[in-house]
Amino acid sequence: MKLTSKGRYAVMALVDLARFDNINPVSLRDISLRQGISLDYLEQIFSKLKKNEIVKSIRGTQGGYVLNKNPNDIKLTNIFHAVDEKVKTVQCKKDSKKGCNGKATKCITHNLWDELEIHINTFFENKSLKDLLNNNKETRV
Amino acid sequence: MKLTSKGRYAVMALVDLARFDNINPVSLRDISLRQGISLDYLEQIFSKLKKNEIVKSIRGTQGGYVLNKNPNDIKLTNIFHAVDEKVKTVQCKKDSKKGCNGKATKCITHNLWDELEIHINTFFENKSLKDLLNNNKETRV
DNA sequence: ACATACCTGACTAAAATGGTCAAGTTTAGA
DNA sequence: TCTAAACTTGACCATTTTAGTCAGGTATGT
Repeated sequence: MKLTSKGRYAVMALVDLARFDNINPVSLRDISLRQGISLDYLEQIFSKLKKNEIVKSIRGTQGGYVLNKNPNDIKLTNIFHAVDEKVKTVQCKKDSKKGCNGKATKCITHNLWDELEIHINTFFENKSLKDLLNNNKETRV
Repeated sequence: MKLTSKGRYAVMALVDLARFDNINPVSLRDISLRQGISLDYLEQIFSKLKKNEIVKSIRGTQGGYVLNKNPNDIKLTNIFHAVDEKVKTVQCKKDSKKGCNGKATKCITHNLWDELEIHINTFFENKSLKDLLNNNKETRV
């Protein structure tokens, strides 16, 4: 399973973006400064977010990024998927060749990991950007 | 977050062990062959499982490992903890110095990761070796 | 005594992580 | 029209983690 800085940064940046994009697009430079994330790294992340139509970009001076959807419609699962942050617990499925340690049958813990995957994904699917925004009203920076 | 082969192997090996240790201790060699896990790697893993009193070892010929507890009392959370498979989603807490990207305040997604951690750990705490054994009766290898 | 099996620690190739660097292209505004 | 701000793309890289291997032990049932 992977769940690393990239995923965290993506969520942090999007929360930041959701807060400030009311009128103007938000530049990565601003997000970088506010959230303490490397600008170059943010660019990589936003490139993926754009490909997955989570944000839109506006080029040129005064340009920046804008959310492409309602914060309520951006689920965490979408974000993680966009930045390749996979909640994968088993490799068994992908290539049938060496599936489950090369055995023909499912490995004995196969069902477990499937269950876990569902458990975690459920959490992500029920959590939207909107939820995070509300969650932070009281502890506003 | 980390959840890698080491954790998977540990669970697989323990399920295997739980199945076969009715009379005699089970050698790592047997587990290695049945589960397709490197013997040397298994030894590293079992060293940790032993330190955490999840298994007992019997040396010498016909030796091997035996569960140290009832399968019902061995929760997944114990296993993962034993092999250092931490479900950590934030580094913010540990060192107060560079907590949450060096800011004094909690990062805006802090609560989220806390929630997620609890969500996953709950899953692991409610799952025992016994559950996995039952789960596999029908699809016995 | 000797084969089996546990025990320990050092070592390592390959992959992932968390970036940096360089060289663009686009466009608003002076 | 010039220019600076901002997006865009792709190559590159140091460090850490992963998933082991290897080499030597030590203990013990037969």
